[in-house]
Amino acid sequence: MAIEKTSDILFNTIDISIKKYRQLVQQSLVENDVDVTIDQWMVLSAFNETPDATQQQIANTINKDYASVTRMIELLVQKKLLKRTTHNQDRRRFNLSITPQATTLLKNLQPIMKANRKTALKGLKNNEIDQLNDLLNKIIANCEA
Amino acid sequence: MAIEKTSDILFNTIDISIKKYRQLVQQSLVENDVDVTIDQWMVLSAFNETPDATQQQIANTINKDYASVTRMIELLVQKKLLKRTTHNQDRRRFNLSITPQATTLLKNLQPIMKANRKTALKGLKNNEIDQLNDLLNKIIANCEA
DNA sequence: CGAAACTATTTGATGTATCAAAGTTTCCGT
DNA sequence: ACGGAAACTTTGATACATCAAATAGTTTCG
Repeated sequence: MAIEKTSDILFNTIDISIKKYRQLVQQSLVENDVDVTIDQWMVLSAFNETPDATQQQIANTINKDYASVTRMIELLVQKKLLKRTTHNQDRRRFNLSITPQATTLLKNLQPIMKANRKTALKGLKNNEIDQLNDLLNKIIANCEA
Repeated sequence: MAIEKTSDILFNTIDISIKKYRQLVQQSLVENDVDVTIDQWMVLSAFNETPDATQQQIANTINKDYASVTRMIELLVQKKLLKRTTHNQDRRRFNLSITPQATTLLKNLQPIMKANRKTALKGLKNNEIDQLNDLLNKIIANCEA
């Protein structure tokens, strides 16, 4: 049956779509001589929006493993895009703040990222985007149950 | 605007949905004491359907990098699920064939994988699944353009 | 107070993603 | 037959995914 077949390949389609989008974004970063990965950008972006977040909160925001976040932060500190200082109230954690350099970077990337989304969603109606989001959220809920 | 926001998070939603689905599948593999990863299963499955395929064809079928496929095949050979013999016609490549053990594995996994898809798609109508597929394919096309 | 439970983070191990470069082997045009 | 283009695959390097276990600091409560 046709629908059987579509179900079979749907997850493949989802997989490809996110890969292609990541490629598109990564390509735009390279073209603009930005030496961060998409994932690193996500970390920076999350810290920008919630400056006093713990690493776990960041990880949850961008849907990544704590371990991955730890390692990405390490790279961002090396790149001088994040600054790590001791946390007075809780010595298990650190104060992590984005550097002025990172602030500039984020500002420059904002229109680029917006353009990427626009490119990827060209021709899709608003209600289709909403629908896509809703259906995927159903799948997510199903997988978590 | 609401739609702006939805666009912003859509790719996040896509990302999460594929991750959750992979978790669901991986979990089912562990529960059934199957010592292969989803990706390794995809490779085996592809070889099963196209026994005389080149590695590149396999890679294209499952949408993975040639390099990744090379390494996954190496692991599958170690696990005795794939057999590698020299190719008489073309010495650049190998004859890769799934072992009887792999055939059994694939047969056992078939209902499990089907159940996983059913679980993940519970409550979605056939036309919604089709729609999802179509919309994602549009995004893929946009990213490739 | 002090042990147990909990929280935040790191580390280790294994696997995949991605791009670039290299290694072979085959094919094709002259 | 020869040289270069093309094809199939591997290797290297770096980064992220995932799960489990280890660290280290904090809180709770008897």
